[in-house]
Amino acid sequence: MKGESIMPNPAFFNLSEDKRNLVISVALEEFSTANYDTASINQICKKSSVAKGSFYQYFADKLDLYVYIMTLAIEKKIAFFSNILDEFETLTLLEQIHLLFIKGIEFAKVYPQHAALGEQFSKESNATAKQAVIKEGEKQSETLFIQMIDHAKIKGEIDGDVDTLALSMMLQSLNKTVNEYIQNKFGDISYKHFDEGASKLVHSLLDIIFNGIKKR
Amino acid sequence: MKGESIMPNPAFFNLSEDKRNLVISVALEEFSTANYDTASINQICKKSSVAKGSFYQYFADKLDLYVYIMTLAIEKKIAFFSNILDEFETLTLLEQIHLLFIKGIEFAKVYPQHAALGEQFSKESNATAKQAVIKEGEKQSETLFIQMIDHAKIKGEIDGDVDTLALSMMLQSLNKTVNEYIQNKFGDISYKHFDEGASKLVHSLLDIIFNGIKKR
DNA sequence: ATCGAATGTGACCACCTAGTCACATTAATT
DNA sequence: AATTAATGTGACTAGGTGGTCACATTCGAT
Repeated sequence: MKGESIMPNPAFFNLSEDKRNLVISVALEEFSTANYDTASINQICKKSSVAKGSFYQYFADKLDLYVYIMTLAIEKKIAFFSNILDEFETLTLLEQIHLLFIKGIEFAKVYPQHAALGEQFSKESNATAKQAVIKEGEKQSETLFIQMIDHAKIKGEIDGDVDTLALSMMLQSLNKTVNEYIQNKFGDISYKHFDEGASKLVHSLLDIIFNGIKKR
Repeated sequence: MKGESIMPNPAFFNLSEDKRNLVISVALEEFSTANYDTASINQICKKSSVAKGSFYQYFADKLDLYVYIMTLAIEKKIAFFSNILDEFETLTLLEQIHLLFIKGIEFAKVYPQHAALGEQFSKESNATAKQAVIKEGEKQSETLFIQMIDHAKIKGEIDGDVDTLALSMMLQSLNKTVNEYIQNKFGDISYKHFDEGASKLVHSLLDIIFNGIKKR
């Protein structure tokens, strides 16, 4: 937890901002379209007009770059979500979850590249790369859901007999699925019906979770 | 849909059954531990004591082998599930889904390698490989869920206002998540509490879906 | 203007990959 | 036994990978 983890070598930060951003942007594109092993340092160097030797003066190795890019993306996502946590206290669980889901979809709309990177990461099969990123501080959104559920139980919003872990798992699973779905459905097509389609889907899902499907 | 897709070259089927099974087993292991691009034909040849030249007399290329292995795995899974569809008529939707989920978990227990291959495939980022397998006839379990839901609506088991697509999506998502969870949780550890743990989880999830979480 | 440190560079290394092919070996047929 | 067909084999090609390093260039301070 010390401040020793600025990850890239200082030389990287001595670069002009433009150059730095170019490298980051190119690396982001590479890692969001290919998995860790398939992503190519050579390609990143070519596309950002950086000599191989220079690159290795900025980053210790491939993993160093990957962790750095992932960290930036995670920071961006956290920043994007940070403001909604303030108003959380005033909302019901239903509203909280709805907000989280919609905000996630919006994030993918505003930063499609970052969203794609996240999806790629969740499918990453290189254990070393995955491990390194998680160690560097991936926020466990699981604990957030659990807190929300416990809170809602105390407030009497939901049935106290509900299996908290199962519900938390369910919400995580759905969140991921919804994002994948939206990305695949509206990723290339126009954004015309983006919002309404997404909102309707989330509404339907939450309706099922809160009211159940049994005929009453 | 003609019978022209026996995929490997006839020479492969002229091999002794032992040799054939060895190749299949080694390839299964390779593709279930590495993604398509990372998986190595060289390794498969070495581990199954087949010369490179021989291998390419059996299979046209890497994709040919991959599609063949995936097809075998899919067939195995279909066979594993085939008997339960008979008794489906007599069951309620809750029982049907429960059975499907538990059967899926059992499949992973009996054929862990095949289950791992399936998980690997769902994470596959090589579009060509994914496409080729899907074209070769991946069963859309989505349609099965939709049929089940529609049927349950007609029988009056569940609320007719429920969003069928959303519910189907939800079931697919949960099915996948449960399998991943079980595999990661009990994959290496003892099978002591496997069944009860799995059953309890599925029960909790279905309880949420059918009854909702709202306090009543 | 001179020196020294920091940085840019691309040829190069060792190692991997998928796929090929001329040749050796074996099996089957005449 | 001789001929032909089928099959086994591994060196080889062309191309990729991550990473290194001796050298060229630039920059900053004396």
